Amino acid sequence: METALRTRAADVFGWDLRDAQVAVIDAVLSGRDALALMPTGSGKSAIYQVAGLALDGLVVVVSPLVALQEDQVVGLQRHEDAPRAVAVNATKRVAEVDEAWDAVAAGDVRYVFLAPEQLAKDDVVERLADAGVSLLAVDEAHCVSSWGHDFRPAYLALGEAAERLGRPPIVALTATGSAPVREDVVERLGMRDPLVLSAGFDRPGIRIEVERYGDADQKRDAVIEQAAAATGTGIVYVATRKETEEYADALRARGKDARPYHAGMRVKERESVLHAFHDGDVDVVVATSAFGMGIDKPDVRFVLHADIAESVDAHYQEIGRAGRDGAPATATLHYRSEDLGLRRFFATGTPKPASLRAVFDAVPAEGTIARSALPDASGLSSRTAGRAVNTLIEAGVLEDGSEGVARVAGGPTTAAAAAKAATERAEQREEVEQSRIAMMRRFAETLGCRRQFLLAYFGDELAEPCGNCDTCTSGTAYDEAAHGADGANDDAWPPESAVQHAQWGHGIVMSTEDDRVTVFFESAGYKTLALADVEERHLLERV
DNA sequence: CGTAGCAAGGATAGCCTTGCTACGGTGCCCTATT
Repeated sequence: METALRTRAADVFGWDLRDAQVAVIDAVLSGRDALALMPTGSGKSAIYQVAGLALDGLVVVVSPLVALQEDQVVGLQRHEDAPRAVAVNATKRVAEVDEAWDAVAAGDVRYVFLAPEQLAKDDVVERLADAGVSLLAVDEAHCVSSWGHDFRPAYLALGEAAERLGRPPIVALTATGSAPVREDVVERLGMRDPLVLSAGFDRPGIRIEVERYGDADQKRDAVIEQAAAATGTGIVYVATRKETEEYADALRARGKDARPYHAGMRVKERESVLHAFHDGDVDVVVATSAFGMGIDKPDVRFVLHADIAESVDAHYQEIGRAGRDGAPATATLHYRSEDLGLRRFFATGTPKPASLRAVFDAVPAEGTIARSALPDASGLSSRTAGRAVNTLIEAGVLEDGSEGVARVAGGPTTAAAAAKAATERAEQREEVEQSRIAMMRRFAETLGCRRQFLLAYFGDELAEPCGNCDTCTSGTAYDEAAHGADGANDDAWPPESAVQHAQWGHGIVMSTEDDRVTVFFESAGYKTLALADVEERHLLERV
């Protein structure tokens, strides 16, 4: 990077950039796409902010939450010499949005923050394209993978939106980066030969624990006991909204200032919890997964899971909110195998063939139908119709254009064929989701070092057991490590290497332990194969 | 997939089991009412 830009970054924002940030900035300034995997608080936003100093056109930043957009704008405008930033979303008054667009058209704005849904609107894309976009930044890019497929399909349309914006370089930023998530993000955004930079996932200061229970009441008591006895601020993650209230009540009865947090609460209430949490005015926040993005409190001392997370990615993200100041912190998963049931339920998203057929039939053979008209036209609830149409789109049967939903030219022409194609696609996706839950189960049940497991999941190797997790303390981690050292054949299937399997197709090696190898297949998710089988029957081929 | 909550049924005074049903997370956006 030019010294001039470094100097300006320091002058305008007061930053002294680190190598990883510089590498990503250099890549995008030279026109290359980039995927940056960096922990929260490590200055991911500095990347597009500093790049913006060197670029002429707009920096469009896709951000999943309106609240985050506002934070970013405020953060930027705090620097006197920073270029102007605006956020465009539905909470703004019409006059305010108009003024922002005028400023964009006049060239007075450098950064535009918006949710992916905004880029589904023609007028938004046109205004941006007319002004000239020189960089598209996708913040919290793991949302593309975790939310795009059903919850917020606009995430899947970002690649197309990039084309319509004149295909500026794309920089995707996230703190979650297992191989499958990375691949999904790169593919869905249509990134071309991106620079992939992964920086520092290990958090040695966090003690990692798993406590196992057969009985639900015992687990509940243990969670309350641990949270009540802990010092400092902490988070208790639960699976349902109801539990946030129940645990918070129980902890208040134990003298803790505990507050629930979930997406069903009023905005004001949520904000009040967030502020109290950041200011250190509460002891414990009991929350669903809604409590997460945008949280950056350095001195969180414990993160407890009263219910297991849906994936290792989510678990690591959640426990990573502890101990950001580097001081010791504790992350304990209170585990019952039955708790996986709810996660399995959430992961079952394949619509019924009848729903798929009804939605397909509601789409005219020529022309389009508005998304909003589909529930009525198909006779389905809006949620069912929404899931079905998303599945049909993902299967390539339908497409979602600016005028509405249409059939894909050359695609299936009968409802039966359309439903079949969509069902296959959805079942494949579901299998992948279920396998991610299975990996979470393996984490919870492993006798090996928890940290070695987690880092291996993210493609990093930790040579020795960490010494700061429950299995290291109990000693089983060392037994496993010693055992593995005998027969393990790391050399043949190194992590991250690409392989081919006759049935499951292309895959990436995640880890080799003891006598087995775990591979992630795009078509089937995580699979663990016996090394003996792999050798004898030539199950895998390096590609 | 697992569980809370309820009603019905059974054995026997206030209780237990069995079986069914409903429910469970994440957030944009835009429109119609308060």
